[in-house]
Amino acid sequence: MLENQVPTIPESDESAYRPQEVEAAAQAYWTKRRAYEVTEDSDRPKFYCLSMLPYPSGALHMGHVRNYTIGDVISRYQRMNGKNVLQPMGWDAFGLPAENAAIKNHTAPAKWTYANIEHMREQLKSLGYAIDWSREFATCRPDYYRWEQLMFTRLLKKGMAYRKNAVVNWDPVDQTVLANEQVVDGKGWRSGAVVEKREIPQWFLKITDYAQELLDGLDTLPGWPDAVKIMQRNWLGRSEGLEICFDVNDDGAPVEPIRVFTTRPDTLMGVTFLSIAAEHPLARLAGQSRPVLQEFIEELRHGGVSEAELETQEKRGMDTGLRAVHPVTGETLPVYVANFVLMNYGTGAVMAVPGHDQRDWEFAKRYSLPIKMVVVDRSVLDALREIGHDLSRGVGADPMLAALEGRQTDAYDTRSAVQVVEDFEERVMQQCAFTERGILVNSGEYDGLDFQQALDALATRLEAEGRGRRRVNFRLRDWGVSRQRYWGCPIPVIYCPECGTVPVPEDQLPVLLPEDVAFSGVQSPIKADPAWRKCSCPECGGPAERETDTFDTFMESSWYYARYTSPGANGQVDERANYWLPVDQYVGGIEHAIMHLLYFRFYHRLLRDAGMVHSDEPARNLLCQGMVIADTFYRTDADGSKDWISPAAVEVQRDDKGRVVGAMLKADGNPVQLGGTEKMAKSKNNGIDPQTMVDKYGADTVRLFSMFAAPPEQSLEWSEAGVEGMARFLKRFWREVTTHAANPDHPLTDPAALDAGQKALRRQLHETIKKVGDDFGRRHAFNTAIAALMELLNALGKFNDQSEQGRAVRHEALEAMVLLLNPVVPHISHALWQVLGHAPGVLEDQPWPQPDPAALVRNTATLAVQINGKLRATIELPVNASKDEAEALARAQPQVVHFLEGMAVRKVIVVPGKIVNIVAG
RNA sequence: GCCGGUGUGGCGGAAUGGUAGACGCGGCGGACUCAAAAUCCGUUGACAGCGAUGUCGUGGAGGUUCAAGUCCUCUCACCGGUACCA
Repeated sequence: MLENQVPTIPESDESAYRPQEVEAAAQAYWTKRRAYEVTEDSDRPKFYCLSMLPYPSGALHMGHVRNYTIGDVISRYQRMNGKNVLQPMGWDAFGLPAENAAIKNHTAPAKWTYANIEHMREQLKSLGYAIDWSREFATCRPDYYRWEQLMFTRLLKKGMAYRKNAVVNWDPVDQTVLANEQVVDGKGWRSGAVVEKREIPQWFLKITDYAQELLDGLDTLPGWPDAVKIMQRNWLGRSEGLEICFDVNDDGAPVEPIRVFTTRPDTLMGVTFLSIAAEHPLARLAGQSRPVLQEFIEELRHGGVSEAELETQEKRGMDTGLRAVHPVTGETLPVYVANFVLMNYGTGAVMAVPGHDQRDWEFAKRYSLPIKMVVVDRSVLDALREIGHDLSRGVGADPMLAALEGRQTDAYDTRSAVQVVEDFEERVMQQCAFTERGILVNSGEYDGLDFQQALDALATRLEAEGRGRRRVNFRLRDWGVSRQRYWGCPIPVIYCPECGTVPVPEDQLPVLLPEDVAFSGVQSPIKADPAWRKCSCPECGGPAERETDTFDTFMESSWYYARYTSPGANGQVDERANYWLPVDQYVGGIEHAIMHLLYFRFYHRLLRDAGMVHSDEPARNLLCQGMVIADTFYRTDADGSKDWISPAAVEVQRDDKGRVVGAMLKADGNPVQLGGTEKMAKSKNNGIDPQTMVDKYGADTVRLFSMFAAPPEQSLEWSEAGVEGMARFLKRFWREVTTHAANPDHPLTDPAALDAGQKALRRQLHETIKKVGDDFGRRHAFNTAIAALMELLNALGKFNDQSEQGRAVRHEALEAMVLLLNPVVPHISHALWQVLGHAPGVLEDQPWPQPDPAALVRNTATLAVQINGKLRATIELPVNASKDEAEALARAQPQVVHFLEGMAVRKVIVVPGKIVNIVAG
């Protein structure tokens, strides 16, 4: 047997595309020239392009690559359009994962975090982003967080920060507070114990003071996606209605009244009971004397506090024994504890109108509580009028059917009107609540009123009696910023037995978080360390204790954008902030649509009201990119659990039509199961390491694929075959440019003298220039811009014209392509620009190509010819042809004549330059 | 549960009410090669037809329009968020 031949090394090709060399050279050049460091003193208009800062989780993932490539493309494009572009980078360095990693790896969270930052910075650099690294910071450093501590103490003095009790997840075994993420199916993720709700004192910022402004501000943001604005609007949840007071007695003895807020005061006469949260003070009071109720309330303490968990629970309740008095009728109403009433929303109590609220309806059915119909729709109202029912007379609290008695055997049409009323009442009593607005019935003096009239009448009455008032309510709650964790910014507050709560004086800031600690995970090292806690009161000098909670990490990510503008400032920001802000383009994941982006908008207003910035909104334009997903593969173990296999270790198998029919593990050649396409995650082992891809194909190829495979807002499916396609494109581009440059070029002297083929190519070039500019600058449709450039390269490949003019047109096209591709693949562009005979330079300082209007001129247009909306032919005619000419030519087409045989033409629609539609039958 | 989004060939996607499937991947055929890889050329929605061509086709059901992937109503599936993951 012959030995396998050693593959012959291909003769060294001087002109081959070697991404590693190209990229190293470009990056070295940029670093040496400090090409992307910027200052504010510039004549050019500024452009602040910001990508959401990464959490230093350990290694860059594809989501980062996608996010930062989008930001980089926009940054480079804007700079080529003459802007002074700032693109910064930093680290959102506090957070829960560091604590988890610390437990797992027996290291300190700080050490783990700093090591991750070092590694990830190198990875980011290998991707060649045009970042001003001189502004980099990590939020876990005292010279960053000291300023948010300062801001907090000032907010505390202004009354914008306050402390109150709030509910948390409590793990009774580990004796610790759990994040919602750490509660799985109502149980602690480590201990497995059923989680309990527990109230502890926590710090809050009064974001609700800004609720109206945050709502109104959305209308000033045309550059934000509608989906984000709608979600924020719904989250803020402004509603108008009445706050109503119900007197309450406990076995006849009066107790604290119950306040409820309702957006449907028109249904007040339909209230048949009240529901209160388990944490409501009256529920506790009632529980004290009623063991069964107390037990029920205890039971409701089981489980986590997340809204998703609470809202999907089975609706349960229990009579408290308390009795409320209806403020209008004086009727006695039972008061129930109900698990769907949230103490932290509104007043923790709701009036129940089962006839007109679906949740109340279901609750009433379950606990056999009365249902009262007090609002009817237009058809029922008409039916009532037909019967002769005089709404102004009122039907009082009597059931409506009783009021109709004796009329049911009347004439047929009256009978049917009665039927309408009966059917409606039957529906409300038996099927579901009627939740639309309508006209009041069974409401005594309010019968016949519509929603607004009823609201006005009841508001006037209740306000006069002191039992209610008109109110605007927001769903938004104040921002709880306390976390019972170690790896966060210490809350700068001291508790003194004599002076109470005292903010740490400004000259004693920052309150430092010790970094060199042993961390077991059971308790925060600063909570466990009495020495850290102990201090003297800044006011009386007596012994006092520090707050040991730390800030929510959203606190750091709410103002980092401002800090980038003012590196080294002796203050949270300085005057430079007003040069750069607001951010011109913000880029980040859609998962931040509500919380981060709302805190971000709120904090900007705090900075504004502290006089530090002069704008109202932090970012003009927002782009939310989709997730990065990949195929999953698995094998089922003997015990039935799934063993996830990395896509990199698998080869897919296809049938003869190219459909995927299976997959096998490369290592053993045996089949594996297809698990579908999912978000890249450790749990499914389907993450693709960007570094591996960069090492294998080069950063430009990875960047190009990230931008080509999907529009930025949609999810992007990683496909190594697709990546190879991008590598092929860059290789062809390289070859096209180097081959062309081997011959001396010729300037294009007279574009008008070109032949038809040359003109056609030049037109395509300038159409591409126009499209790419629009796609990059306005639409952010990077994928279609790249597709247009691929088409142009395909056309160049077929353009074999070696005449002087032909080479001149090709030269113009290749030069433009290098510049147009530069934002996406800056390294290869940097190299090819020199191949085309230019001195090395920062390509972003080259002007962005502009289309030549003369090259875009077309003489003829192709129109589609439709018959009844279906395409039957196409016609070619001069662009300035009249509608009549277009119609005549269309009707002369053989296909058209054939199809119209035996049909009468009813109408012809001509859209010049686009379509002729003949309507016939 | 509630709020928001998405759904188009074998796959990723294109089409800003006006010729559905650009571009890329995959497949098929060919060139080059002793051979393979790489590269290049051609072809590729389904069905019927030798073909010209025809019919069908954008998750499902209705509707508006001369014209609907695109607008409206309902519905299904999946994804994101749901206040302590970031």
